[in-house]
Amino acid sequence: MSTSRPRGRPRLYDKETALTTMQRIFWENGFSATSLDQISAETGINRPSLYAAFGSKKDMYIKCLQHFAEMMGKRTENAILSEPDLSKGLEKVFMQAMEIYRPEASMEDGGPLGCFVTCTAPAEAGADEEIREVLRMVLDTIDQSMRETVEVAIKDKKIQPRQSAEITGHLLGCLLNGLSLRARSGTSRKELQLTAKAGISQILA
Amino acid sequence: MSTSRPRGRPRLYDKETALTTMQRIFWENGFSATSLDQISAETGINRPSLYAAFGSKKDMYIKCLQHFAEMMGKRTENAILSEPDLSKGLEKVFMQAMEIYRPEASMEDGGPLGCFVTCTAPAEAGADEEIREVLRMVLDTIDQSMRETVEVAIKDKKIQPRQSAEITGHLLGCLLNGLSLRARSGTSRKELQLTAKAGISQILA
DNA sequence: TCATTTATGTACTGCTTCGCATAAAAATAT
DNA sequence: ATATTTTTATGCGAAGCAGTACATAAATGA
Repeated sequence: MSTSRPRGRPRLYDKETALTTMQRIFWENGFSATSLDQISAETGINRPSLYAAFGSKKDMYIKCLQHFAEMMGKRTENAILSEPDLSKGLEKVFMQAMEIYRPEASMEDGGPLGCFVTCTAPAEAGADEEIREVLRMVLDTIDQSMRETVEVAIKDKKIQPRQSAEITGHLLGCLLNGLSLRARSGTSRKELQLTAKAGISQILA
Repeated sequence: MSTSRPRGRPRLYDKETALTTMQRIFWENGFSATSLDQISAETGINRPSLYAAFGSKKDMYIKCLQHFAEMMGKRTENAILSEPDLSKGLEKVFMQAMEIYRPEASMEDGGPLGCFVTCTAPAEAGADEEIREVLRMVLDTIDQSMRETVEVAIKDKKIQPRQSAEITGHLLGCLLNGLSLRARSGTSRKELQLTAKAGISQILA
């Protein structure tokens, strides 16, 4: 049976919880400035156990990147599906993103600022081909989902953007990346939301 | 006299050259993944001399960030001043930036990818308030210069954007940031240029 | 010539880092 | 009960790190 417990000693920790915790640490400090001792301390898992479960430090980081990207992808899909109007749907996607990028109106606490992937991976991507590849894939996925959404709306005669669906997807992706960066630098959520709405309306028309 | 040589033993190296070299190293590897031994080796300057001239590792990094930002600022100003037409001027600004962000058509060599500031500082900005402050300032300067350029064009009746000059500045800034990120991930210069041109025309109309 | 000033070179310190080797513990299978 | 399997715990080890002390070198001022 798939529900029968596995053979050896059971884990003391939950893998998903551990992943979320180490994601938060990488998110705040970046890859290189994060130590495994820190992760070990905050998850309560010894380093050998971390290695056994997640591999090397870089393996852990990449798993966290993918974990984050999947979460954002699901949220985006849900937001789009819940709103028949493209413009409203996109606004919802961006508003949700801003809630994550800029957790609290007042800074300090509430989680790290900005997008985990676009704020921490680029620093490593210059020298590490594998991380650059992950970054490329994540950016591509964002643009593609934007593009597909736009394509559907065009086909349904909901909008008539002046640029192609592909370009429009890139522009929306760039806007999201720019907002992430500004969130990281401390721009307030309110201002990010304002820029997001204006940007969406400007890009779609 | 200001041209008279200073009192003690003269430096064996050129400060500006050294700064450019360490900027390239930080640009490629990010702050935390760069070691002073690496900087010492590639500049040919011993660590004690580095400390004497530039301060701590973080001091060096911040000096490099400002060095880069000043260079980009001057290039932008020149490009704007050399083109009376706003749209052409902005295109020139972006094309120049893409030459730096994506040095060669074929990857490998020709310098690190993406914008030095927006690709390396965000990783540290999560935990380091001082670096976050520098990042915020650089982003603000970009947006402000875009905004001022747009304001002049509006006053001269050259354009009539649907958004305010302030918002338009933010949108152009976000576009530039997004392009920097994509350059870092390996997107070709040609594709970046295409997106840049489409984005400018979309944002200004 | 000799003191003063600045830069260089060597070497060191104290600390942190990642990854692993080894043994103990906790579960199941037979 | 005993063997097997998996996780946990301790702790090592070799390397790398940032920053500095100290002696030496190269210039100027008087």
